[in-house]
Amino acid sequence: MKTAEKITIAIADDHKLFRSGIAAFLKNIDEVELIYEAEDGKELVDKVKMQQPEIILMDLNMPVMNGTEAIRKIKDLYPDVKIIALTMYDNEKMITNVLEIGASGYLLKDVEPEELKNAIFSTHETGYYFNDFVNSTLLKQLLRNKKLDPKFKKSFELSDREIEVLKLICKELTNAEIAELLSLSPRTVDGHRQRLLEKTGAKNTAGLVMYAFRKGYVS
Amino acid sequence: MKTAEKITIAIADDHKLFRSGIAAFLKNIDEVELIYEAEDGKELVDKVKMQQPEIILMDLNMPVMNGTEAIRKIKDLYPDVKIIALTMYDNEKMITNVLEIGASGYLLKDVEPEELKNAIFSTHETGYYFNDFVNSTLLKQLLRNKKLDPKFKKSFELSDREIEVLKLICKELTNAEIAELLSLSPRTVDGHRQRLLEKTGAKNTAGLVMYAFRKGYVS
DNA sequence: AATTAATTAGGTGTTTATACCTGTTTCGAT
DNA sequence: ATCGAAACAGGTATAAACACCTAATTAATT
Repeated sequence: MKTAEKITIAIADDHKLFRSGIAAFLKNIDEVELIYEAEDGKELVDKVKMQQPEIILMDLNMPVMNGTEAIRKIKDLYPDVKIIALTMYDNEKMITNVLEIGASGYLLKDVEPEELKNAIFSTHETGYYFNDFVNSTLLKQLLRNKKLDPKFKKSFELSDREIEVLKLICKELTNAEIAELLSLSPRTVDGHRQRLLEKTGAKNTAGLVMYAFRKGYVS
Repeated sequence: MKTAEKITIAIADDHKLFRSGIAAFLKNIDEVELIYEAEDGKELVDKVKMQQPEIILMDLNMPVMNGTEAIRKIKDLYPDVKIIALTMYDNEKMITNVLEIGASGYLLKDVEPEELKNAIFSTHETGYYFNDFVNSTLLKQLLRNKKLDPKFKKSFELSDREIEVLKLICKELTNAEIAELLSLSPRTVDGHRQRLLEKTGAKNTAGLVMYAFRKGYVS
């Protein structure tokens, strides 16, 4: 029997203890091998450039470079690397967003270890892993949008500028203050804010901040 | 050599993998023994009633009963049980609040394992553990309040009603909607909102939601 | 008995956010 | 070359939030 057939895995999470929790669990699974860990998206991307694992377990809320950005970058460079997203929150838009940009699965951090194991094997064999809760979310989206086109629907994806404005809103700045900071007209910021409300489905500022938090734009 | 002298420890955290990360780490320390884990505050309180550990490692953000409530309850029933708070966020008010209600230490979840070990031993021997970052926070508070009276200062503690209103604000309700829901005058809700802004130091709704998030009132 | 804090609620006014409308420019994709 | 999306920006209007004021009632504390 060869040992060379092990599934190579990398972890990206800014919490060392959480990483070691996963590491300890993976050590008990003969078929997999943890090849490295990373503390943030940037470190992960650097390491992936050196060596590509087959599967990445990626926290979505990280400093320096958050999970979604890291997924984009890695899938762009190495489309074959499978990525399983890990997050604290079961946000509907986040699920579709992350899957759309190329993640193979979406798990909550309070996942049962056994399910994590299933997710790894399923992703390795079939290329994806959708649990019931992700399936039901996708179904909901499907029913809502009728057509969920080939590349999914990405009307809810925030632009860079919108994200920038959103972050400043979370920092308690008013439109006028944001406008000055970014050298824009207050009317423009207002426009960005309108689109943020539309895209996120939030009703007001409170909703925007909640969204930003769950998305990991702020922490 | 006896093994009976081990420091008994309990963990409360809703993330199984994070718990097992800590558990794996504790296993490597001869002087401590993990006697049980809990998924939320309620489960922890129930278990503590059966058997009291010497030290509890407590996540502050948990469903069912959050960490601060659990600390209150446990310190009320068993003042000798030492509690080290674990959290994702380094919120100033949260630190003073948690220490005030009886926690022995405050650590961020991205703590180095070595520091966690120090915290456990220090707490066991001296009754508390303050790292630099907590110390500087307390110092700031001290300078700000001049007198940090025996029971600390609790002017920033939110009342039950205020917390109730805060949660509804996070649910994107307007003052008018909150008023109707709670059968109050919109003016009253406005008053609560004002005091929330004062106590939390937030400048606007966005700040209130951020505060609620970091405090663990919403997730 | 007196003080304090919490909860309730009113008045008044300003600032900010939200909801519509309109338009231009730029850029990349079909 | 046309299309659509993103960023930009103006107008106008209403709704909501924010600021600062006062004050009655109740419960708990000293």
